[in-house]
Amino acid sequence: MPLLMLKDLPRYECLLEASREFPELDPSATEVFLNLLRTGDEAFRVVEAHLAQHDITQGGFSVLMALWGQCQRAGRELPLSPAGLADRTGVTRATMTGLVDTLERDGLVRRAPDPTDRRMMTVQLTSRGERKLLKILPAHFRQMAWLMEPLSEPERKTLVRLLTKVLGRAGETEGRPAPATALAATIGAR
Amino acid sequence: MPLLMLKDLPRYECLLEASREFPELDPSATEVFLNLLRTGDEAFRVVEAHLAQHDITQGGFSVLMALWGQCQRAGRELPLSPAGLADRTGVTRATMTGLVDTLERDGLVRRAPDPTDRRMMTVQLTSRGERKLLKILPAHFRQMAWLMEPLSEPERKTLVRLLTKVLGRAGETEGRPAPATALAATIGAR
DNA sequence: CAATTCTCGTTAGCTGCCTAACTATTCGCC
DNA sequence: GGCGAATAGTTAGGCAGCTAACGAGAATTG
Repeated sequence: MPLLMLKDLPRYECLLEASREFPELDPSATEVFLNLLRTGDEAFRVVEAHLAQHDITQGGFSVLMALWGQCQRAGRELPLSPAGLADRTGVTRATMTGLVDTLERDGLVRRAPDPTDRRMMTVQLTSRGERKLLKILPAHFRQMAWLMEPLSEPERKTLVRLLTKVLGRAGETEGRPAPATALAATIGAR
Repeated sequence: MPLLMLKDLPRYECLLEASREFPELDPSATEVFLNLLRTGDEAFRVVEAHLAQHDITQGGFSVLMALWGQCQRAGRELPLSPAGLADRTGVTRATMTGLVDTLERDGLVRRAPDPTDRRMMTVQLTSRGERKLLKILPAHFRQMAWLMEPLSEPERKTLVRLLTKVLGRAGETEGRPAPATALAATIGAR
């Protein structure tokens, strides 16, 4: 998530001071938020850099993983539709078209028309794609393990628990704070 | 961070099972990693959606914040160079050129040549930019507070502490796991 | 059955982000 | 003082993400 976030996170005292000017500013909440985005971004960059060594992007890697997970689960060679891939990876279908284009160009994936529904396509991992994935995965796993090494096992459990709380809140569509303007509120009500 | 990550995080048992096939896979580390990226992404999307209501992107917002923070700290109207902005926001200078282009087009920021060094430019918040920022900030702060509401004050401290540990590890350039191929290792050694 | 409606995949056009190369200017050093 | 090295900003080209609009095909429904 190449997200533009302040690189040097503000110290807590600064947040505290700013909260005097802005009563809406919750210093501890802001601190957590900034740390969360910053850390997520940095972790992302670490694996992104590794994947780049194999000439593959995070997006492409996710598609390969989704396809491969599908294989593993259902015997063998079960292809997926672009729409299914988009849902699983949390990206729009238009974006998935581009990703599959790139992967197909590189020979890691194959497109074929669905025999039963002529609107649909199927996307399938090629053997080249599977080989590439198997070459990447060990180091990828090592990287994640290395990244989390500073955390003890109980700390990991705690971290997951707290993150899950935030994730649950982020997923709520109801009860969000007011979107600031009456116009936005009207439009935003979908 | 529009990052393509699996939307439905794998259950722990699946990770455990996969670790039998891949000894490098550390289930708890992987679980933390996936949760971190997913939660960071979701939190990012929440504020991004809010900023979009004000016709501004996360990138543009970060630039305005950096400029405004500069104002606050140093009396008044202290401009910053594009390079300084790039450093503060963790983006390349080429990217900053584009961001400032957009902000200048929208009249939120003004470029002027530096009088002492003709290579340099200065970027300054316009009054329109400052007004816009002040209009956005209250709801922005409310949003962060709302997002973190499920966490108690001690939980927030804990979360920040654990995230900081991971962030520190991610920042280490030494001792990363082997990049899988000798070629990559040679190149990666910069 | 015909007409509407829905779904799937793609295209077009925008933004943000990157790297690499380029220009202009300043700095360091002999 | 003049020449090479370093630095500031931009440009060019690429990828990934988005929305909106489209055409082809399937499903629903009168």
